Amino acid sequence: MNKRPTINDVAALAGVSKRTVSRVINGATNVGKATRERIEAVIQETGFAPDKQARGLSTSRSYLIGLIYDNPDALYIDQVQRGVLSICSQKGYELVVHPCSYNAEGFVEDCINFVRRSNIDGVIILPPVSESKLLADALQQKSINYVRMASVDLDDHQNIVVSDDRAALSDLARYMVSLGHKDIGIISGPQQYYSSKERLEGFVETLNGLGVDVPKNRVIEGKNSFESGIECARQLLIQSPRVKAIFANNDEMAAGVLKVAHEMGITVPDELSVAGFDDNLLAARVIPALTTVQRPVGDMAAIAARKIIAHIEGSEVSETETYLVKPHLIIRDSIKKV
Amino acid sequence: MNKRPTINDVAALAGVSKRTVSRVINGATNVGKATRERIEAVIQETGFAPDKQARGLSTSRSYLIGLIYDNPDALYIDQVQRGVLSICSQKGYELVVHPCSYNAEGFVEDCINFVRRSNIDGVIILPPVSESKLLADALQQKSINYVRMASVDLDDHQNIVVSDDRAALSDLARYMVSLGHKDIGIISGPQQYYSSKERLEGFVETLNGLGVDVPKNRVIEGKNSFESGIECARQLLIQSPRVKAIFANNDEMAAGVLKVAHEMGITVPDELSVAGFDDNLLAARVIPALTTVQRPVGDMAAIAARKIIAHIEGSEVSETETYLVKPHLIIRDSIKKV
DNA sequence: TTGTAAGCGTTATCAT
DNA sequence: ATGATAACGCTTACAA
Repeated sequence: MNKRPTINDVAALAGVSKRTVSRVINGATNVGKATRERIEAVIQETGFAPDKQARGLSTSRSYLIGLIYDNPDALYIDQVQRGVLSICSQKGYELVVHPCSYNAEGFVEDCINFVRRSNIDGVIILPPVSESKLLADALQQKSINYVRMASVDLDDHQNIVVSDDRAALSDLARYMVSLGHKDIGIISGPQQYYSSKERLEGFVETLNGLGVDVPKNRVIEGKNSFESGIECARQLLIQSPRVKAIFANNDEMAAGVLKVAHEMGITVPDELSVAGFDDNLLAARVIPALTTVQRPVGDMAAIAARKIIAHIEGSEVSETETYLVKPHLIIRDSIKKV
Repeated sequence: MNKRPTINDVAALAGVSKRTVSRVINGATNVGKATRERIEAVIQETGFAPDKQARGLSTSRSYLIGLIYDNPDALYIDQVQRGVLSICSQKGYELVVHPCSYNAEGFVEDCINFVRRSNIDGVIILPPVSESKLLADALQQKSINYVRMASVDLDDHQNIVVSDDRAALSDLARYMVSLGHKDIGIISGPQQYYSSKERLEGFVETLNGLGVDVPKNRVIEGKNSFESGIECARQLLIQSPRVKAIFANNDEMAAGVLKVAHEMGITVPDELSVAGFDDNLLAARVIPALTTVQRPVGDMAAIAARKIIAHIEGSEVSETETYLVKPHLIIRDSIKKV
C-alpha cells in the first residue's frame, strides 16, 4: 500500500511550488485559474488531504474540542456528546472526552494539561464543574476558549449556555398548586451547587407567592443519588401529618421516593404525588411514570458547540444567539389532583 | 509568561541539548544520572509536557484513540468510556468518540474517514457495530489498528474482547430451574445480532438440558427497547396458560414486562418472575428490583484499551491476556421460588 | 500570480 | 553519555 500523498507530492505532480498548493487547499483567491485547476485535478487523482497534525503544528490548531465533566449521570453525558457532535463533526472538529474529579487535588491543572497536551482548540464544560470559578478563571487567564453549560448566568453570555431551571420549577409549583397541593415536601440537591439552589428557590418562592408555605422540616437536602433519595424520603414520610406531595431534585431521588412509598404501603399518586427533574431514562419506565422536568440537553449542547467553534474561528457569534433555554414540564402519572 | 514551555526551553534551562531532553522524556537509559535529574527538575518546575502534535508529526502518531459505536445504551457507553480512559489517559492517549449509524449508507467509509482525518492511532469498536465483518475487513485492509468488544469470538484474539453471554445465560437458566421454574417465556433480542442469538441459545439449551421445554410460541423477538418490551410482554401474557417467568434480553424490555404486569394486575414476583440483562440503571431502581446479568463492562473496556495500545506501540500483548470475560448473575427481587 | 525559506515542537541519524 | 542536524507536512512572511 502506497503512502499517503503529501503537499510536496501534489506540488511536484502539478509542477508548482507547495506554497501554491497550500493556497489552493486553503481557498486563497490569488491563484491563476489554470494553475488552480491543474492542482485540483492532481488532488482529486491522488486523494490528497492535508495532514491535520502538520497543519496544527503550524497554525497551533488541532480541530479537537474537549468535553470536561464530573457528572455521574451517564444519560446526560451521552445526550450532550451527541448534541455537540451533531454540530462539530459537520464543521470538521472531533470530540475528545475528559471526565475528571472536581474535588481532587490538582483538578484545574489536570484540565489545563489536558488542553495543552493535545492542543485542544476549546472546551465545553458541563455542570457541576462548569460552576467552578477557579477553572473558568484559569482558562481565561491562559486564553483557552471555553463555553460553560449551567443553570445560572455566571459568565459572559458568549461563554455560557444556561437552562432556566428556576423558571421551570416555577412552572412545576404552579402546576402542583393548580391541582390543589398545599402540603408539599422537598428533597433538594446539594446546596453547594448553584443549580440545586436555583431549583429549590424557584420552587419555594413560587409556592410562597401562591400562598403555600413550606415549613423548614419539610425540606431535606439530598445528594442526588438513588440511595440518598431513599434516605431522605424516609425522613420525610415519617413525619406526621404526612406530606401529600414530594418534589425531588432529580429523577434518581424521585425513584427512591417511589421505592420508600412502596415499602411503606403508600400508593403513588393516590396518597402521595411525586415529581422529579431530568426526564431521565427512569422517568418513563418507573411505576407510576414520573412527572418531571426536561431540559433540552441536546439543544443546549449544540448551542455550546456552535459558540465554541465561533470562538475558535474568531467568527462573531450572533450576539443574539440564544444563551438561555427553558426546560419544560413533562406530565406523566405521578402527580394527582388532591 | 503565558506560553507553554517547549523542549527547547527545557534544554536551555538545563544546559543540555534538546536531544538529551528528548531522551529523558522518552525514558531512554543512556543518560547520565546527574543530567537526568537536572532535566527532570526543570521539567517539574516548568510543567513541561511534550506537544502531541509535534511528536505525532515526527512519529506519525496522534496519541488519539477512537471509539466507534451505534448503541443507544448511554449507560453502557459511559462505562466503556471511563474504562478505556482509565488506561489510555495514563498512557498518554486521549479518547475521541464517534457515534455512527450502523445501517446508514456509507457507514464503513465514514468510520475510515474518521480515522484518517485525525490520524487516529487505533479504534475500539462496540457492539453491535463490532459484529460488522465489513468494517473489520476494511480496517484490516487499510492496516488500521482495532479491537472489537463483542459477545462472540469472531476475530483473532488479539483484536477482540468477548463477554461470554452464553455462559451467563446458562447460569441464569440453572438458577431459575433450581427455583422450580418450568414455565418460562422469553423476549429475545433482534436475531440478526450474534449477541442476541448467544443469549437465547445459551438460555434455551441449558433449559432443555435440564428437561425444561420452551415451546415456540413462548419465544418472542423484541427490539431491545422499553416499548418493544411492553408489546412483547402483552403477547406473552395473553397466552393461557400463562407463563410463570419471563427472561427479557435486556433490562429495558424487562422494565416493559413489569409495566404490563402491573397494568394486568399480575404481581411480580409472586405470580410472575422476571429476569433482565445488563444491570442497567433501571435494574436496581425498578419495583421489584430486577434480577439480571451484569457484564464487567469497565473491565472489558480497560482490556480493550490495553490491547489497542499494545497494537499501536508494537509491544507484544501477552498472548494470554484475557480476551474472554464472564458476566455474572445479580440476584435481586424479581424472581421467586415457585 | 507565484516561489523561497523559515518556522512549528518533536524524534531519529549520525557523529563525537 | 551527549550533541548537531536533518527530517516530519504544513503555513506564512517576504520576495520576485
